[in-house]
Amino acid sequence: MARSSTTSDVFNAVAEAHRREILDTLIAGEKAVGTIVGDLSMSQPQVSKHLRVLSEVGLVSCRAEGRRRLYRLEPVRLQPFHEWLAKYEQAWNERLDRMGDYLKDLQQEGEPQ
Amino acid sequence: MARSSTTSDVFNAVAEAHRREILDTLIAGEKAVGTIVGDLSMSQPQVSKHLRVLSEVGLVSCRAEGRRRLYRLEPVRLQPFHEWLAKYEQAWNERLDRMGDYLKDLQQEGEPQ
DNA sequence: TTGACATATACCGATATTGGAATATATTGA
DNA sequence: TCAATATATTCCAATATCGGTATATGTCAA
Repeated sequence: MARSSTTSDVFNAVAEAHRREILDTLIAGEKAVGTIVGDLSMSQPQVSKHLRVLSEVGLVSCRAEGRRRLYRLEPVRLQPFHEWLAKYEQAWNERLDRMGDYLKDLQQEGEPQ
Repeated sequence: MARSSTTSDVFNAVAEAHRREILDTLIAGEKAVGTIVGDLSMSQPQVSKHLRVLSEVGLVSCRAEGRRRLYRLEPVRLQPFHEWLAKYEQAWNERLDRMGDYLKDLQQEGEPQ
């Protein structure tokens, strides 16, 4: 059989470097598609397609203004990442503690000299 | 032409749900491949292949013990995520502030009544 | 209504990725 | 040395994904 993953979750949406660039440029604030196309160097369809993916997972929202579409970051949707990372904080800290102990040991081995 | 992204960065490595499961199960501590295969329900080659990807981006490290390979989480390698998320913290907080102001406004509109 | 502008969509070819099955490569113990 | 165990690797088919080109859709202005 074949693959299982889809673009339809936040982790996949963010896995694409170009999509991360788009998110990055939106930190500055709401932008029209054309502005994004200008800021990054990507083709218009390319940007539109990536925006669609980002939009589907809720990472950006869209508002029409005349014939332009203004896209905006929805940082709240980054919560899954925060939650996911939080699970690893503990493991992380434990490793750092062990590292600290190790360094301390090294130091103590050196001192008696 | 074609695609540009590869599995060779942390974001892509983590984009796969199965790989996240593997990472999750390693929070408990070092585990042999067979143990992982047993804990999650994945085939042995499947696990080995995912471990390879995770290993290539440094999210796990490996240690041989007899004929078994013990894999261990390397939470330090999640730093790129932390850094990436940090950039959005500000936007996040601003949104929350605006939300707060909005709620305050709503409240004030109600009060005079 | 027509034409220009802004964006979205459809279609396509190239390529990446996944999982399965089979097999290769250790390593241990008899 | 040989069989058993543990893991990695190879080969394969199915399919997802990306970017490009062309085109559709929608909106404004004259």
